[in-house]
Amino acid sequence: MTVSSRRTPERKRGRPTAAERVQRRSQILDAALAVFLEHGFGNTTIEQLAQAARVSKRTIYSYFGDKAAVFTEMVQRLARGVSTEPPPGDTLETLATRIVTRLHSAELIGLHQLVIAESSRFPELAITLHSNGDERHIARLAEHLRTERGPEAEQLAPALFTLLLGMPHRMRLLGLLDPVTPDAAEEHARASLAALGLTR
Amino acid sequence: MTVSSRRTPERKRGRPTAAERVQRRSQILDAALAVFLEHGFGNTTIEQLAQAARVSKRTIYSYFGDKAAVFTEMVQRLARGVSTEPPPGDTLETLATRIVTRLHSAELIGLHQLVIAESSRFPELAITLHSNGDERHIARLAEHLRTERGPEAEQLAPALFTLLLGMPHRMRLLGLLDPVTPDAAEEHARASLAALGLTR
DNA sequence: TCGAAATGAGACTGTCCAGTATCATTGTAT
DNA sequence: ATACAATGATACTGGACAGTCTCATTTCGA
Repeated sequence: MTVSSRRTPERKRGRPTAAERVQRRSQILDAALAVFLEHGFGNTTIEQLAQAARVSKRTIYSYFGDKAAVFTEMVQRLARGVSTEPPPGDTLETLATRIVTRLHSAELIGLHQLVIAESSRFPELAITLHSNGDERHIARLAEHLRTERGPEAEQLAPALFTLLLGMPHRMRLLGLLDPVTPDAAEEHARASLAALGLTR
Repeated sequence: MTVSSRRTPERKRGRPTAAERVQRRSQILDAALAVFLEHGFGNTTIEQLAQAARVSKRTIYSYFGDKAAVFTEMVQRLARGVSTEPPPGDTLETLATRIVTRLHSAELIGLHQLVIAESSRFPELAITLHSNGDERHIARLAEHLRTERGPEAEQLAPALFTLLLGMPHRMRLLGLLDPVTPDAAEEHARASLAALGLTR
């Protein structure tokens, strides 16, 4: 009975290797994403972040300084990753469908909820999210519209983007809807294009 | 120097008249709206609510029980009031303009930010807001579309509503935009109708 | 007139938590 | 081999705040 009562599987102690250190920051941010999405910024404690990342409070403070810094870095990393996927060779229709799917994903909806909730405390995050997300999506739509539907169609890009969000997105922000299925996303994209008279 | 050092103008003490009691609940909710809009639910203290309503903590507890109850009552009262204004005799264009103006107002944007932020803790508020707000607006748009643009146009109501929100609404939720001017609202409404081919 | 209702003022309690400090421990880097 | 960097575990501190309680005050209502 000397060694029996181990509660939690203890975390590795001591100085980590250089490789481990590199990995660590991102490991903490990954965990932070999950926890913040579940509890929101205000209701998340550093201790929760530490446990989720299998790391001690101390390490989080030494890497990030405070809770706000973890949050901003987490959001900014995710926002940057929003549009890293270059379009392979897709048409306006498939691009539209991908945008619908992406923007209704649990991850992006949660991210928006977080940033909206904290927009007065962290205004720069809202800017980052908008520049790296919406604006790039609209720019891509504009390009496809121009090349596939003619130069006049380009100006419809913001309206098309808005329609791709649509009521489902609004309801998802309010927590009133589950993620859309791929089929529904494709159907919604088609209907949006049709509403603007953009069908071939 | 006996009576000199009054800090805050003291609130009236003692048992209130019947009339005062009636007025009191609504007075507290009015104050709560302002404070919650400014600080959010989590960062608002009961003491702040009390001071804003010129009432003591004790009174708030005796009227509402706890902070969450103040919040839910405040939101529900406001949501109910969202669509109390019956349309006088207006056209699709003026209805659309009014919707744009209303939905971009500081009050409704703030309310949405609050409800989105707290949607997991208070899911019923999201439902209330959606039913009393969006759904009624869409229903009215549908009616005008049917009578003014023909029966086929009715199905465009959700798309039209979405366009009336548009990017400006999204940006306002993120705190990236100031309220729209009346002129801009009218212009935006016109453009939305045009995009769907709904101009006469 | 007078008891009791309703309140203001504010002290008090218990809890939660951010952030810091301490000490032991592990392993890196040299 | 060994100094020390980085960490885990955990205790601690200070502040904030929800909710309760006490006591004095005012005024209602009978």
